[in-house]
Amino acid sequence: MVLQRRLDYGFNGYEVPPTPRATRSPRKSAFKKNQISSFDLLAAVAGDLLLESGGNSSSSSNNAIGDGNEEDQCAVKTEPLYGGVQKVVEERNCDHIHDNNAERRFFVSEILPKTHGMESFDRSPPPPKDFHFGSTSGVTSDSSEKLGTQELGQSVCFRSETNDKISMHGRLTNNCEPELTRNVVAEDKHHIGSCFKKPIPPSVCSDDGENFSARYTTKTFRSTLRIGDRKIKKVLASKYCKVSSKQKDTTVNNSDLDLKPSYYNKKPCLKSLRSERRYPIKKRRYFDGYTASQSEETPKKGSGFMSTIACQKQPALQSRDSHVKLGIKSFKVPELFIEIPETATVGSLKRTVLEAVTTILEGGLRIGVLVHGKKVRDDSKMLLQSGISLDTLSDTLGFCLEPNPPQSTKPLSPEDSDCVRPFNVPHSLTRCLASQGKHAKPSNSVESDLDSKPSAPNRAKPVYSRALIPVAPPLHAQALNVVPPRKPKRSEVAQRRIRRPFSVAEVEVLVQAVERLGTGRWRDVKLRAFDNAKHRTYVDLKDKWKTLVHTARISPQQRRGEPVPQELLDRVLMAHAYWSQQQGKQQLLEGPHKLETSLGL
DNA sequence: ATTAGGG
DNA sequence: CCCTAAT
Repeated sequence: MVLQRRLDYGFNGYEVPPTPRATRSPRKSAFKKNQISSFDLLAAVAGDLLLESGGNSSSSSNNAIGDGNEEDQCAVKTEPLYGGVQKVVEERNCDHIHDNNAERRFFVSEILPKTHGMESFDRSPPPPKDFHFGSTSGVTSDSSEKLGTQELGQSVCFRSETNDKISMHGRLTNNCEPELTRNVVAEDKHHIGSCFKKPIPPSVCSDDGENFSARYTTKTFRSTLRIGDRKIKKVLASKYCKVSSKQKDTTVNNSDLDLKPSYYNKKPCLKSLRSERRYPIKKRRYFDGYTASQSEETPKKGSGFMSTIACQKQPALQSRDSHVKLGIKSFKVPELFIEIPETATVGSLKRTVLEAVTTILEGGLRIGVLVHGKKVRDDSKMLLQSGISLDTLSDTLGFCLEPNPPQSTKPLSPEDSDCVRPFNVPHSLTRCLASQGKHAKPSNSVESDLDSKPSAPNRAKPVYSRALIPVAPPLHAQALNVVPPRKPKRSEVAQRRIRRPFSVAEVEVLVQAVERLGTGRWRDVKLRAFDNAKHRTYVDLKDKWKTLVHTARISPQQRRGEPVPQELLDRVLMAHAYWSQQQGKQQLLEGPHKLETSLGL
């Protein structure tokens, strides 16, 4: 039987090229650099992990999540906000912005905190003037359409797909001041845009819902927000703490900008935030264990935005088949660096911000999943395997928005706006600082983000990239600053994969592939024999081969795990010997037939 | 991105 | 499997 299989190889003779490495794809050292950096959208996420049967006020539609299906299906359901108390906050338009971008609105599903969660919110006085962030700041479903058009010009609206509510509603400032007194940018370094800060009309706050909203908003900005008994720790604000000193210098009178003092109250909070933030930075983490050295001092700017999610679990119901229900509070774009000349108008600033945001959204978004602050990249991994389960503790799970690799980075055309662009110079691309990596080291120079990004077709792992934000060029060349990208640390992003022992069948396939391809072409082996096995990388295959060789050399008694047929091990040794020899011979033009011969094939 | 090896 | 230096 076994022999039979051997003879059944689907190939006649080996196909090894004279030079095994010849087929290797050319290496590009600059490869990495050419990757388009992604603009990481930070989104505040908060929610609950609930057992489906937990009896929480969840509707049936939530069942989609973790529905026992292998596919990472994630259905987010939106629910009516707090008994429909949400209101539309109308703002007066000072500057009409073009509606081109209406179609590119950013929709984010929002998950609402359970009612009980609301009650636990701190009732501290709402800071009336702050960027609205939070579910309640949203708009009712009815008004959503309207928002899309007219209001869009001024606000960045993140709505749930169902339009039930707005997950995030960032308002561009209403500031109608004719001129931009000082560098608004500097002023708002903390924020995506200074424009986002705006006092909320008292009237709108009268409603309970609004009040709550305000509070909630505040809380959100602060590091912690309470839902039930749990705190949600926000990691997103890290950037706020990292205001570039450079900008600080340029900052002038705040009063000019009509910024409210309250705005600065944030600061202290941010600090606390930082301390609370916990990022695993150690090399290894296991999904079920969290060995993190908390380096508070490095509020790592995670890729994209991250926020931990408070999760509630119902102990009694924990089981393997438990579904994970999670609520995503909202998404936000926390870090957006924009450079704009002081002479620019407020209107242009608004547009610039809008463009920046829409540009990012144009490419589409992906959702990154983070567990313990580490990005889970393996889509095939089950939630349970990723540590996303009922056992998951709060602030373990997070999501981040990631822009898709811009297929076509197209700066918005000037026609996009009716506003007069201060400069007719083509937009320069300013890198949107992605919050990847912990430290911003302004040592790097700008990289050409526009370089086409080579995309490996078979690459299972997506490439994260930063988005580009077209902005009006500064008057002075010197003024052009690009925030250097922080190199993401893999350790922060990756989790140890679950162990998946090779089956005999896999070994068989591997051996077969190596027999004909050799031991130095793992990529080819992968493509040829394991192309559909997402969890097997060429490194895995190489490692497996290594262990196979070892296994074949040791006595059967010392072997562990699923026993590999001796026949296979023999072939392993054979092929290994052969290819080792080939390698030793360097570039001998020996064809595969030699191995074939030696193997008696 | 891949390879090659050590851990 | 992970981590990394070298390609």
